[in-house]
Amino acid sequence: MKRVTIKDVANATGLSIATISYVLNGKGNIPEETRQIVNDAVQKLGYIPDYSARSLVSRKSNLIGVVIPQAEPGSTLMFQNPFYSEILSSIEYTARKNGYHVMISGTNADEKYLKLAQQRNLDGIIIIGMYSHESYADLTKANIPLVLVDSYVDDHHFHTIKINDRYGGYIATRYLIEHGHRKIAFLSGALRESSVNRQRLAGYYDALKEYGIPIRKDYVLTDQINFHAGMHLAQIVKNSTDVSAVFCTADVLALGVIKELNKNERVVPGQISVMGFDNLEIAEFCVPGLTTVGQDIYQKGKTAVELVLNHIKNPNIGKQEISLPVSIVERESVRTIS
Amino acid sequence: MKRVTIKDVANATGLSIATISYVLNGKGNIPEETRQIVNDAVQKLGYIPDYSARSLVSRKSNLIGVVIPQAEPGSTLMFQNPFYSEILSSIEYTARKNGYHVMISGTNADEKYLKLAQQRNLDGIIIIGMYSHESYADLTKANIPLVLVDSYVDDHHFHTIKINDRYGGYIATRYLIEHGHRKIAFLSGALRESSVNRQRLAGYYDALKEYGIPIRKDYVLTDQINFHAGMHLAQIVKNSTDVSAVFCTADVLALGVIKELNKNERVVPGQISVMGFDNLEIAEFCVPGLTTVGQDIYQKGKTAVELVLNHIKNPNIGKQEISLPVSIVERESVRTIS
DNA sequence: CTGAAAGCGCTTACAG
DNA sequence: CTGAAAGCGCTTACAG
Repeated sequence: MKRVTIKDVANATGLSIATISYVLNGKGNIPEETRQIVNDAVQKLGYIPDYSARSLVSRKSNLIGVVIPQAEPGSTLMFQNPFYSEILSSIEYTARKNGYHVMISGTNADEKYLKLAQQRNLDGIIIIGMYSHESYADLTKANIPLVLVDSYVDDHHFHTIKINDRYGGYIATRYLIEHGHRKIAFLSGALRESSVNRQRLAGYYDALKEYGIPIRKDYVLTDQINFHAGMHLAQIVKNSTDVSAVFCTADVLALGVIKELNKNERVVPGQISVMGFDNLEIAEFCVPGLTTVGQDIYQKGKTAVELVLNHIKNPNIGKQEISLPVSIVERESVRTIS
Repeated sequence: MKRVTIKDVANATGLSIATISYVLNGKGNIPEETRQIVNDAVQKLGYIPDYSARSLVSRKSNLIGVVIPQAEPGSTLMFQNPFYSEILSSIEYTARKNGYHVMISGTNADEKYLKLAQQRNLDGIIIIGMYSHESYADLTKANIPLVLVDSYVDDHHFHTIKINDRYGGYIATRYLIEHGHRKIAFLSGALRESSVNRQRLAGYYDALKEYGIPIRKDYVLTDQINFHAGMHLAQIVKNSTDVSAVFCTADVLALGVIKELNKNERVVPGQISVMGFDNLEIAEFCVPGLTTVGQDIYQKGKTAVELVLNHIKNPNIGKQEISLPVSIVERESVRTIS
C-alpha cells in the first residue's frame, strides 16, 4: 500500500507541489478555480498530509504536551484525584477544537521532559501542579510556550493560570466560623513552598485571625492527597483532637475523612463538619453531599490551552497571569453549631 | 538559538552522520571506542534527535493514540466516569515505560481519526468502549496495530482486551439472589449491540433463569452512564417498581442511585440493595461502601498497551483476544433479606 | 498566479 | 568497521 503524497496530487492535477501545498495551507493567492481542482484531486486520491514531514520543515507539531504529576514512583498518574481527569478533559477538548492534539506525560517537568518537548517539537506545554523550582529552570531553555497550572513559582518565562487559593482558604474557614465552629482543623497535602496548599493555609490563618481565634499548630495536619490519606488524617483528628470541623484542601481528602468518620456511626456532619476544596463531580454525588470551595476546573483547563494558543499567535506576548474566582458550594457536610 | 543536529555531532567527531545514527540506534557493529566518542560528543553538544525527521524516514512515531468516547457533543471526555481516567493512567504509564508516548483524543473512532492516525504515523491505536461497527471498518485500512478495549465488535483485524462481562452480570445477580433478593432491577447504559451492557444483561438473565426467577421487562432500565442518570433511574425504581435490589452496570450509576435513594432517608441498603460494576477507587470511599463487580482496570490498560507492543514487534501476529477475570467485591451496599 | 529547487534532520541500503 | 549518497514528504523564499 503506497502512501499518497503531495507529489501524486501534483501529478494528477498537472500543477506543482508548491501550488498544492499553498492551497492546502491557505497561503498565497490561489484562484478559486485552482483550489477546486486541487481539492477535488485530494479528495479523489485520498491524500493525507504527513505531519512528520510538515513538522520537519515548519518546526510545528500541532501537539501540546501536558504534564501531570506522578503521585509516587511506580504508581500511575491521575488515579488518586479526579481533579486531573477533569482538567485533562477540558484541555483535550479545547485543544482539539483549535486543531491541536494532546500528548500526556506522567513524568516530572524536568530536563528530561524538556528533551522530549524538543524531540517532538511541541508547540506548547501545560504543567499541572507544583514542582520544584529547579526543574523549571531547564524548561526555560526550550523557548516553547509554557503555562503553569496551580503553581506559585515566580518566573517571568511562564504563563500561569490558577485560582485565588488564599481567598479560597479564607472563605472556607470563614464559612465554618460563621456556622459556629471555632475548633477547626486544616487537613492538606504537603505544604511545600509555592504550593497551593501553602496559600490555602494562609487563608485559613487569615480567617482565624479576623475572628480572633488562636492558631493551634496541632490542628494543622498534612499527608498525601488521596482518599487513603483522608482516612488516615481522620483517625488523627478523631483520636487526638477536639475539633468540631475540618477544612480539607482537596475534595478527595474530604471524602476519605467522611468515609473514616462515618464508618461505624454517622459522625459527619452531626459531630464533625467537613469542608472540601475543588468541587469535583463526585462532591455532589457522595453522601452526605460535600460542602466545598468550588473552582471552575473546566474553565481552568480551557484557559490553559488558550494561553498557549495566544502565545503561539503572538510570540512576543508578555507573561500572562490569570486567576479564576472561587466560591462556596453549600451541601450537607457542614452543620451549624452554637 | 541554532538547533544541534546529527551533522554537528558528525563534524565534532570527524565521523559521518551514518555512524552517529548507527550508534544512536544501536545498529550495526560499532566498536566500543567509537560509541564512546560519539556519546561524549552527543553529551557535550547537547544533541537531541528530532523525532519528526526520524519519523519521516522510519515511518515510526513512538506515539500511541488513545480514543476515549466523547459522552455528548459539546461535553468533554472522561468527566462522566472515573473509569476512563483510571485506565488512561495505566495506559500512559505502561507506554512510557516502554518508550512510547500517548496522544489522547475524545473523538469518535471513525474515518476522521484514521486520517489523524496516518497524519501522525501512529504506531498503535487503543480504542476504549463501544462504537458503531461501520466506523471501525475505516480503521482497518490503516494497517496500524489496533486494540479494542471493551468492545464485542467481531473483526479479525483488531486485538481485543476485555473482561468476562456476561459472567460479571451473572455473579452480580447471583450474589443478590443468594442474599435473598428476587425482585432485582437491572440499570444500565444503552444496550447497543456488541456492547458490554448487552453482555451483562445476558448474565443477569442467566442468573435469573438458573434460580427460576421470571424475567420482568419493566425491571430493565437504561439511560446514559453517569451520576445524574443514576439519580434519574433511582427515581423510576423508587416510584414505579417494587424491587428490593438493583444491579447497576457501572459504579457511577450505582453512586447516583445511592445518592438519590439516600437523599432524605437512608434507604440503601436497608430497603434497597445496590450492586455496582467496575470497582472504581471511589467505590471504596463512598458511604455506604459499594458492593460491586471488580475488574482490574490497571491490568486492562497495561494489557492494551502490551498488545500494541507485541504487534509492533511481530507484525504477523494473529488477532489476540484477552479476557480478564472479574469477581465480587463485598462492601456495605447489599443487605441480606429473607 | 505558479513552478523549480533548496533544504528541514534524519535512516538505510550499498559499497568498500 | 565506516562513509557517500539517496530519499522520506513536506514548506518556503525566490524568480518569473
